[in-house]
Amino acid sequence: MTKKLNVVFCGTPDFSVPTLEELYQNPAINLVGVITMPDRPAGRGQELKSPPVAEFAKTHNIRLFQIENINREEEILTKLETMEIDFYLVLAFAQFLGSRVLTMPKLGCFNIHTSILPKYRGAAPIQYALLNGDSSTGVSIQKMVKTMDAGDLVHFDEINIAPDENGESLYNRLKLQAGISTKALIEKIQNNKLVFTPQNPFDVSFAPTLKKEDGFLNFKESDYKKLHNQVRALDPWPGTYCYLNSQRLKVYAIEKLQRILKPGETSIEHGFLSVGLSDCSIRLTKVQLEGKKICTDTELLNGLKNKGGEITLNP
RNA sequence: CGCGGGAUGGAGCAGUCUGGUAGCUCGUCGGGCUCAUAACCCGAAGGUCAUAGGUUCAAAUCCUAUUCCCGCAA
Repeated sequence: MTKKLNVVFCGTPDFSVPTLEELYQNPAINLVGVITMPDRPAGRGQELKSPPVAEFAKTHNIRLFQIENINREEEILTKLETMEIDFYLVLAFAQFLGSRVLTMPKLGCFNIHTSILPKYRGAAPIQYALLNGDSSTGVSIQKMVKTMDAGDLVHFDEINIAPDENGESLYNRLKLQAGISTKALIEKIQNNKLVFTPQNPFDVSFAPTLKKEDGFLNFKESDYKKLHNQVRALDPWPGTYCYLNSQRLKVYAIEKLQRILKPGETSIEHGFLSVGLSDCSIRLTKVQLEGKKICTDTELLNGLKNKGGEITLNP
């Protein structure tokens, strides 16, 4: 039995939890600490909420540090430096690591990224893979350097994307895959089979953070393929929307129609809320008006009939 | 105490301001018309108006408290 590896985990949301769990129960790992963001007001009512990673650590009595900026915590850094850490594992942490942290562990800091690097460096690789209609993506593990997501690859696993898969599904599959890949990484380290492969600078592409406005559906200027990818990629976050008269209407599902509408033209015939795209027309099959529940377009129109008046999308 | 919307027959909504025993668009069931239909016509069933108090001759409607749902923002 070789010596256990001392590991520190950095992560924040639910996405990080399966990986943390793998570290926690892997017999080769001595999980010496978990670093995460402080509790934050969240949701309606702005109640203080702990990050899922913090919850896991508390439940399993793992040493937990909840800090705003790891690089400024002199006390904690000094403490960690005395702990003979083999490596840090970072997944969805929402903080940058400075050089003091990067050079602290023996093997360095590893980051799990949810695309096959060097493709889609940045915060939203899952959504970008779907937006671009890719047929596969994956999980990469890189040895972190100061430049974001630019370190040498030490491991990756590829997974296929179904043609109609949405963001939520892919997110959940990659969440589990991250844990599996972590296990593989640990085996490589134990067997001394770690290989560092530099990223090809010519293949680099970026997946910058998405904004709410990226979910706006511009019917007039989009073709079906683009709109379909947009709807599934941004489901459930940040979500796609358009305007019904002056109210925001979230769009959860669309369906291609045979009938012809001019680009941007709205139709409410047969209980279908439909609109023309640049190359065909679609029906908005699952929608949600602000403050209302999710419902079908037919249900929405049934209610709107009482109120009278014109119905126009993106007027 | 971050801002705001909502809870009314199976579904989506109107009615609440200006109290007076409930309505619209659908769905369901029965019947009719049609070669046929996402079409049309006739009829029927189905609601203690979120919950608990209060005001009143009378409350979906006014007052108080509670529960649940949702949009925005983070």
